[in-house]
Amino acid sequence: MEETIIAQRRQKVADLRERGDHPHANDFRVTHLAADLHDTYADAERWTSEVLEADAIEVSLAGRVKAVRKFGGMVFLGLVDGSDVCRPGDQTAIGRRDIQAALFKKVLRDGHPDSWARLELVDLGDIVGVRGTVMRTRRGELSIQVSELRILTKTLRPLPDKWHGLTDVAARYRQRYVDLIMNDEVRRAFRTRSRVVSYIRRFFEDRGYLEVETPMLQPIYGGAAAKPFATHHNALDLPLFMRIAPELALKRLVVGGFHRVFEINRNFRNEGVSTRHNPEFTSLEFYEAFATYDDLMALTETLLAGLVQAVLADRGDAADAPIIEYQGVALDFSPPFRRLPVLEGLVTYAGLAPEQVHDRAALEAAAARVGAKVKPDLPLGYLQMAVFEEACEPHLIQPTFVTDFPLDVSPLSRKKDSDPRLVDRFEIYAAGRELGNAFSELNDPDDQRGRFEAQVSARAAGDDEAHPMDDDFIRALEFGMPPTAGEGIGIDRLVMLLTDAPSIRDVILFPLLRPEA
RNA sequence: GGGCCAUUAGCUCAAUUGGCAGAGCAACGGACUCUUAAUCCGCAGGUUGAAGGUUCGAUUCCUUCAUGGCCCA
Repeated sequence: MEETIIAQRRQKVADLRERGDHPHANDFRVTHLAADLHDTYADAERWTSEVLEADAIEVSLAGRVKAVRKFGGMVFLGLVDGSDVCRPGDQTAIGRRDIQAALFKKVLRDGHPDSWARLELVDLGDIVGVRGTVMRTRRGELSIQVSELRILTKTLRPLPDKWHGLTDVAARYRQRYVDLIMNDEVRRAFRTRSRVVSYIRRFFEDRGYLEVETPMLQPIYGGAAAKPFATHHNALDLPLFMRIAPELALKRLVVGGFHRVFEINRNFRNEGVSTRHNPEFTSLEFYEAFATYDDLMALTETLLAGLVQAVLADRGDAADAPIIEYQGVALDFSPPFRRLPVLEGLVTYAGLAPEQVHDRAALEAAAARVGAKVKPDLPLGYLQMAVFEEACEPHLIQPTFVTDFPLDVSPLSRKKDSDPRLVDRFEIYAAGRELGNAFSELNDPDDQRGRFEAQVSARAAGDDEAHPMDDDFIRALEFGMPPTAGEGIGIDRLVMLLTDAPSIRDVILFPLLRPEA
């Protein structure tokens, strides 16, 4: 049947050619977007059908045919263009992308008979251009009274059900183009993603940060606890890894005197796929010399609160407070966010006494109690974090800075001056999920070498997410990195929160899938 | 990796403890000059995800596989 439909449409392509119409014409010029007309002529009191008829405002518009309603002597075409997500000029305004074209046989027969004839060859999904005047129908709908109709792109495949759209999840991801044609809320989510990145870029540029790009292909990977993708450079016969984080490259730039840098780019981690993980994902990382992780908490509060309000404003829900609903829960990003030291979390949520938080036996008992799976002989910090993740994370619904992590799990962070078992580090949580990770950077090269060595030992003991040694990074620190604080924020997870998306695949245009059979 | 669920027309979904595979939308033919999920009449469209098995008979039961979803690891 699909073949039948395609064959029928190929016949229409041939018919178009026969009548001298190019089925993929590119000489139609657009003067207006649908959103322009809605913005300009929305006021039905002022722009009555009489006024519009008298003014006879000429416009040319192009879009995809989403609806055809025929009445013998007249036809309505429901068109959509792209003006809901992108428009020249003011990018802060979301517009309506739908506009109706009205074709009257009586008008076209005298003025442009070809256009009336072409209606026979128009299918749902085709991309057409219409020239005409702005009008308002008897029902009050802003429309274009068409004086010329062109088929600009004749399509071969039928669109999904006009009412139910495309709901099959696999099909939506595999054929995202169809998803985007059919589902306006999907279009809006990806527009929001674009606005979020734009906001972040402006936020850091305004604070004197320099945007940089550092290598995706690295001989030595590092900067996070994760498994990399391995690849190979043929000409140099060089094994390479896709980066798991830009951290070590960005800190080399701080050594070089780029004291405020940020990068928004892709990371790659060779891990499973889930509603919260895609093997390639986008992160923001930024580094500021002469700052501490305390400063970054304040910066993060400002960034996220402003971002939430910008997103609310962009979708037309301007609000006084930066409160956004995620999966039915209102998240309040009004500063200051809650601070929760890791060890305090163990006391509050894992039932440990304050004097037990460094006690292996007590931690192991707590791990068993809360259902955290731990291997024997783990360094104490791993044990603490395993208990923390199981017992505390589900409670971190409102934005929370989890602070002062164990040193064992923080090979790149500065030791706390007050307690060398801990580091000056925080993670920002919301909706029970980690959104970002930050610390005062370790800039003592000897300490850093020792931490790498501990990581290498952990790797030898079977931790395949432990860091490899990076001698050049040590050398860079030996040239002196100023006291610095740095942070990474997962853009995809942030956009999930801001678009109320339950799955990371809803905020990645083309998520990784198995190839089609 | 494990458990559960799903896969039927282009799309969205039905199909009685195993008994003729259906509807709406889209398509196709027709009527219709203000509809907006237009309406009305007519017509057509299927290797029921794949392979195998049980059975007189399988969309339905069993096995394996594929793809996806949810939960767990």
